Amino acid sequence: MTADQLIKDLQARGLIAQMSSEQALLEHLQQPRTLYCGFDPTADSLHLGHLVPLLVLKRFQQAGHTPIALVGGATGLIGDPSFKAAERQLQTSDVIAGWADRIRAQVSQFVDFNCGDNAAIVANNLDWTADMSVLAFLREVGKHFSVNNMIAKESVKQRIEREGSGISFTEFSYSLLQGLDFAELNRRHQCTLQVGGSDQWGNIVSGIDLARRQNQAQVFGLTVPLITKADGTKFGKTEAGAVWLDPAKTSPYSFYQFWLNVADADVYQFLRYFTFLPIEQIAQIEADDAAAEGKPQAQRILAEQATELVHGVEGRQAAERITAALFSGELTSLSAADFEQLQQDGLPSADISGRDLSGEPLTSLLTELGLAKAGKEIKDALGRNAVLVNGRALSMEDNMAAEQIFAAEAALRQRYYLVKLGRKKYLLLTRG
RNA sequence: GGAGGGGUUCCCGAGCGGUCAAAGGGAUCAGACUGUAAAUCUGACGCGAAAGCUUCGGUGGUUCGAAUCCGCCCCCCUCCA
Repeated sequence: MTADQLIKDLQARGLIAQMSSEQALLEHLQQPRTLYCGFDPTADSLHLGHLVPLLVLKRFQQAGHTPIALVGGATGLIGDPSFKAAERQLQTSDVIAGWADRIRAQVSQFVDFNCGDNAAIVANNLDWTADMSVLAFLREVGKHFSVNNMIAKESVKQRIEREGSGISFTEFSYSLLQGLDFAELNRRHQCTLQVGGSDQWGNIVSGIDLARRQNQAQVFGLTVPLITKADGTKFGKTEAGAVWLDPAKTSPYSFYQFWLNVADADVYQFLRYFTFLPIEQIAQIEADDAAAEGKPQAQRILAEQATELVHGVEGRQAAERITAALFSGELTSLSAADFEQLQQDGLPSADISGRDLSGEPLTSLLTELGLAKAGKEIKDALGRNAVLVNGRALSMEDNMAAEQIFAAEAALRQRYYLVKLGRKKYLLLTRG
C-alpha cells in the first residue's frame, strides 16, 4: 500500500482529525517509516477509547511501516492534564508499574512482532526517564519549552483560567515528558510520526518541536478523532461502565453484545473505525442493509469483526455461542456441558447452594446477585412478567417463593437456573 | 471588605408552613411495537416484598407540624471596592 493509498484510506474512514504538514508527511511516508503511539497506564486495562489509535498503528504496519507501542510507565506517574477538568490523584509507583505490565501485554496483541523488517516494537518511557537527573531534564528538555506557549494551549486552558481548578507543576510538566518521548524515540528508532487521540495534539506538537530542536529532525503528528455517537451520548459506556479490552473485566460475550447493540446511525461509521474491512465492502454492507427490509447485517458483522480482533477467534465463537443459546430461547436443549461453557464464556453467574432461600424475597436476592441495581427494578419486572427462570415467567406472587423456584428438582441439568430480566439481562445460578 | 442572588431527589429545574417522597423535563429500568434497533405509547423511577423508614448544603431553634420561618456555619454566582 502506498502512502497515498494509506492516507486516503484513513481519510475515507474518518480516522484523521489533524495532520501536521500534510504534503510533507505524504512525501515522507513514501519510504517505510517508524511511528509510535503512547498508552498511559491509568488503569489495569485499556478500554474501547484506546482501540482506535491502536488499530491505526496496525493499519500503518500493514502498509509497511514499523509501529512502536509505547507504554507510559513514566508519564503514567505524572498524569496527563489535557482537557481534564481536575487534577488527577497520583497512584503509587508500584501500582503504575503493575498496570504498565498489563498494558504492555494488551498492546502487544494488536501489532505484529514477526513480520521481518517492520516488526513491532514495544517500549516503556520509564527506560529513559527513570535515571535522568532533574538538572539534566531542566537543562536539556525544559530549556526548549516556553512557558508562555505552554499556558496558551487549549488543552490546559480551563485548568489555568477557571477559578477553583488549578494545575500542579507536576501535571503542567507532562507535555515536556511526552515531548521527550518523541525526541527520544526519534533518536533510538528513527521514529518520525506520532499518532494519538485528538486530545493529544498539544503534546504531539511539543514532541515535534523538541525533536527539531534537539535532533534537528523533522517529525510529524497525526491525530484520530474523538469517537462520538449520533445521539450525543458518550461512546464506549454501558450500564456496567466502561467497555474494557481485558476479558476478565469485560467478557467477550459482553463485548460482542456491546457492538451488536450499536445504533443504526453509528454502525457503518464504527465499521470504518473498528474493523479492517475494506472501505468498499463497508459501503456495500450499508447499501445492502438499506435495500433489505428489516434487520440490518452491519451490527452482526461489526460485533464479529471487533470481538475477533480483541478476543481472538475463540473469544468470538464463545460470544456467539452464548448469544445463540440465550436469544434463540432453546434453553431446555442446552446440555450440562453447554451451561458450563456459558459460565466459562463470561455469562454472569453465581452459586446459590448453601444459601437459605426461605423468607428471602426475589427482589433482594436477585439484586444482591447483581441482576439489578435496586429491588425496585425486580419488583417492576415481576409485575410485568419480565423475570423468567428457566424460561418460565414469574409474577409478584412468586416474590417470596425463592425456595420453591430454586428447589433442587427445578434445576436444569440438576444444577442450573437461568434467570432472565427483561430482554437482555441474564444471570446463571448454579447449585452444587 | 461591601451589596445582592443561590445551594432541592442521578442531572436540569419547580416548590416557599400542613394536602410534599416533593411539579415538569432529561437520563435510567421495565412493558407494547420491532430487528436483542430507532421513533412512539405505557408504567416505574429515595430505600424497603410489605409494614414502614430516611431525604430538600450543615447545624441549632420556632411550631401541633418545616424543603418552606429564624440564628450560626460552609460552598457557589453576580456587582461594587
